[in-house]
Amino acid sequence: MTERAEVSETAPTRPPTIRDVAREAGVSKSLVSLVFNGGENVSEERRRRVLHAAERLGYRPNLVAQSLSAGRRDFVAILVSNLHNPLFAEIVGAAKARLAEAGQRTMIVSAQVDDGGGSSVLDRDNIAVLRDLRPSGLITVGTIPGFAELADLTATIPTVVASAIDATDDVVATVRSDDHAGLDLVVAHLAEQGVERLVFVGGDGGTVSASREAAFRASVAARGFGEQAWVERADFTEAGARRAVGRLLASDRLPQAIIAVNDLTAIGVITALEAAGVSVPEGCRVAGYDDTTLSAIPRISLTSVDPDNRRIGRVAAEAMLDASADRTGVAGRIGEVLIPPSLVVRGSSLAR
Amino acid sequence: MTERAEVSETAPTRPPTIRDVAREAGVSKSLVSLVFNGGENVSEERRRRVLHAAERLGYRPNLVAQSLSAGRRDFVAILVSNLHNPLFAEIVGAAKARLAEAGQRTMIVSAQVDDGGGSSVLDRDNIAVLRDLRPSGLITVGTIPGFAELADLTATIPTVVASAIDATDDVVATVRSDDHAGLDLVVAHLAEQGVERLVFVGGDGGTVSASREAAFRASVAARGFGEQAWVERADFTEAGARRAVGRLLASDRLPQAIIAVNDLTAIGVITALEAAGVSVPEGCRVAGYDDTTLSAIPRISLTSVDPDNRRIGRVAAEAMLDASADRTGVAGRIGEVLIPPSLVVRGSSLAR
DNA sequence: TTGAAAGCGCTAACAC
DNA sequence: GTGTTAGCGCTTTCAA
Repeated sequence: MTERAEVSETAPTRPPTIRDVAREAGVSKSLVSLVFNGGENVSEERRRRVLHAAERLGYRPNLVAQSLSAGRRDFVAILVSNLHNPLFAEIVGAAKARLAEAGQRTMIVSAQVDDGGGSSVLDRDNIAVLRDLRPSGLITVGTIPGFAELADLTATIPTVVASAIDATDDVVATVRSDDHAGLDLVVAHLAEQGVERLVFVGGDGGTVSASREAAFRASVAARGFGEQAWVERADFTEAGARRAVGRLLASDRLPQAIIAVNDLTAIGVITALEAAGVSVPEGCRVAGYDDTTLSAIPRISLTSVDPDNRRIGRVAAEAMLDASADRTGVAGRIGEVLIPPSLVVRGSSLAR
Repeated sequence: MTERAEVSETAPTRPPTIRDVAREAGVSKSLVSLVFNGGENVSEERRRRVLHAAERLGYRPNLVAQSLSAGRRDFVAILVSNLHNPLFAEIVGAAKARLAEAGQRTMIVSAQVDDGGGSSVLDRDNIAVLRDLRPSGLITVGTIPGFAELADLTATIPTVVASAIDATDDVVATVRSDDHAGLDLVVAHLAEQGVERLVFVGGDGGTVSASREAAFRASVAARGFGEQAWVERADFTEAGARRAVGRLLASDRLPQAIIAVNDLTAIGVITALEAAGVSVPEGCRVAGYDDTTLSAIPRISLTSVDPDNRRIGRVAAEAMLDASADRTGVAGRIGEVLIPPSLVVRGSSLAR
């Protein structure tokens, strides 16, 4: 209750506003605004005065006020699907770096959180704030559960989807790994190793998984595997992988190699195989997808497809930049950009 | 340039404002505001009218405007140090869930990004927006490089630090793993296994690392290891771990067990040992800290200290809640809250 | 070139 | 109980 009548010391007063700067510089608010927005028609002298005043006061424009006033602000929002997957961190980093090069501000927010239990749900709070902040563009990274709920955003600003297939009609571009190329790389590698019976574990749990399954089928068909290649359904979890392997073991139809939908699933496959006494790669070869840091650990040494995440991030950023530059109204729909992956061969697929 | 003179179809008009709702409901702006902020003194009938109008129009309060107008908004910001570490995702999830239980909104933003290369830097854009959004509280998760730069935030709103020791004077509470208890758990376990020569790998690269080193020293001193226990400096990276092990091997002073500052370092230790022909655990036992998902992978099977991250997150949230409730001005400085860890024993520390 | 004034969507006194 | 009136910090016509 005790009002401090006098500012006793260097009291933490509230940050200086544009008005403070105007007063200090002896000009009007609008001139200050002009200076800070790169206005051309400002005399050198006044510009100097304003800049000095701002410096002295430690003034920084309030982004929230800007956003409210201008109706939109010049920054692109990067929405990461979840914090668990280090894969996405790479993409985000690369995208942000590329945008920064072009002088674009960014804001990174997460789209999902654990719901206290284990599973993830859309973080509506975050999305709401983001919407109200009126970013000038949106890049989503990874599959986002309630993508449709972003409709008011995607409909009004250029949107680029990275490393997912969430795209609705108004998405400017989707940048993702070329799953067909990736799976063909693995299949070819295994075929070269003399593998003739081949299984894909995955396919459930999302569009990416489905896409990789289709890619697998196409590749083995093209290479004439026929009945000797099939799919054992599983989601992205380790448990799913274990069940799939369990089915293979039970039916006595163990293939010579298993390709998993991603690295985590691959680990599950290896674990299940070894628990059943089948050693990897001797008893059965295994390969994954994503080339996460996991696979490089010597004890794991997992052959995996490297999607080139940094490039995905960079290209997504560039698509964003293009779309923003293209102020013709009809932002050019770039469509899908498939980034060519490469294969990283490690112990899990090589016969000793 | 062609201005669409007439709204052709269900054109994506701009979102309804409080004014639209007021008009639709036939009341004033302020009444609408009152209704949406749980005002008591509103007649049932008007409240209904307002709510219905809002519903019809699809009105949602603009958080940015709220924030600007009210001077602060009722949400706590959760600042995650980096997206790479899944560990932090657990803490964030738990904190958010606890806050949600208490009816607190949250906003999760990342504090760092890759700078295009590999290393992380403070994401100033994100911090700036956050500051301007005027959150009612701040929870930081993990060590944040330029923590000092958050001064204007930490000075004005209650701040809780989770899983780090960044604390400046104005931090309300620091919630982290009890490193002393954790390391003593490992040391005790190894001693029980008959280990007499013991090394700690870590100590460089941050306050947490230093704290764990001190904890190790205290534990081995208390247990009378004397000259038989020492520290081999290394940072958090795998490479650092390899160098440390290299020194041990070169000096021919290989201990019977190595405790690493965290799981990643432990993996580096295992890799280096096995590359040199020393098998784990037979030739040398190894243990880590953090109990990340890595350690549970059977091929790794790393004994590790589980810091109970979900509890860290929950307690941090509760400290925040307490601090916010405590509107006496002098927010009670809770100080440090140490969460008791537990030991998860796996193959890497057990003689076969 | 510069300034005055209106307003972005909302909250918060203060009246009625 | 409910409406009126000022702003929050900034951008943006529109005049001067």
